[in-house]
Amino acid sequence: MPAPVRPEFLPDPALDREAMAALQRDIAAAATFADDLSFDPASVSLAADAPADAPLVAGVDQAFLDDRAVSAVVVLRGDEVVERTYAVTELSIPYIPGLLAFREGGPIVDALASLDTDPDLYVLDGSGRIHFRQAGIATHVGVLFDAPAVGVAKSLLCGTPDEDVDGRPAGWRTPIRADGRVDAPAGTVIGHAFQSRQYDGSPVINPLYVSPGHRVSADTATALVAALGGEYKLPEPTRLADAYADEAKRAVADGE
DNA sequence: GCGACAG
DNA sequence: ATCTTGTCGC
Repeated sequence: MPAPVRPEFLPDPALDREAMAALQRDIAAAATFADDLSFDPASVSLAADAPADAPLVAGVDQAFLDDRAVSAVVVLRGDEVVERTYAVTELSIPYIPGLLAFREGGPIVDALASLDTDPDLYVLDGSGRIHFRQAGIATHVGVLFDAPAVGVAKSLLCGTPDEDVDGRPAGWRTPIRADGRVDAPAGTVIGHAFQSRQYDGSPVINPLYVSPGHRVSADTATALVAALGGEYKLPEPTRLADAYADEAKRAVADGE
């Protein structure tokens, strides 16, 4: 059901790197890194008693099989899985830091097109504004569909944390600011390092790197990820999509 | 030229 | 991302 609202921003893997970077600058210019939501972010939760009109949150993640991507989407309303789908798509370009959306964007568009529902919020595995040109995959997808989107990455692509991020307690967060590698005034807050989980002693858990994709501020993006956190490091939408992508990948694999 | 680099 | 056994601990 969701279809691109700005087809000119479809991630064409055939573009050369300069054209890809240029498109990303246009996407960043079209992105809104402030709250512009049709719902109250405080109404987003994993509550078991979510009202029937609570926001639909979609988690998106990919698994890989040879040169194909298995892109999975899990849609939640409160703690209920309303729908989940996946698409298998041929990959045409390798992973290149900064150009991830041109490798995985097509597969994601395919998977979203197969949904019956129309999510109010997208949570993507990867960065949003924490990107050299402020146009990571969460921003790319958010602007393409003109929908609220948040990026959740497990490692930092660029930018500088205000404080040392090691060994922090659950709930801790610190701003990530633009540095020389980011196309934004130095010091601009482009996201947060957010410690979603932490156990006592070892395995020391690293923080998540949360950033606005589109139509959300850095503060709201992190608040949403905190509200969508369950018993694990990753927020539920993304964790479930990750598991579903693996499941679908297995099904596809031992079906040929 | 050197370094840094989501998934 | 992916290739992979056992192992430590709640």
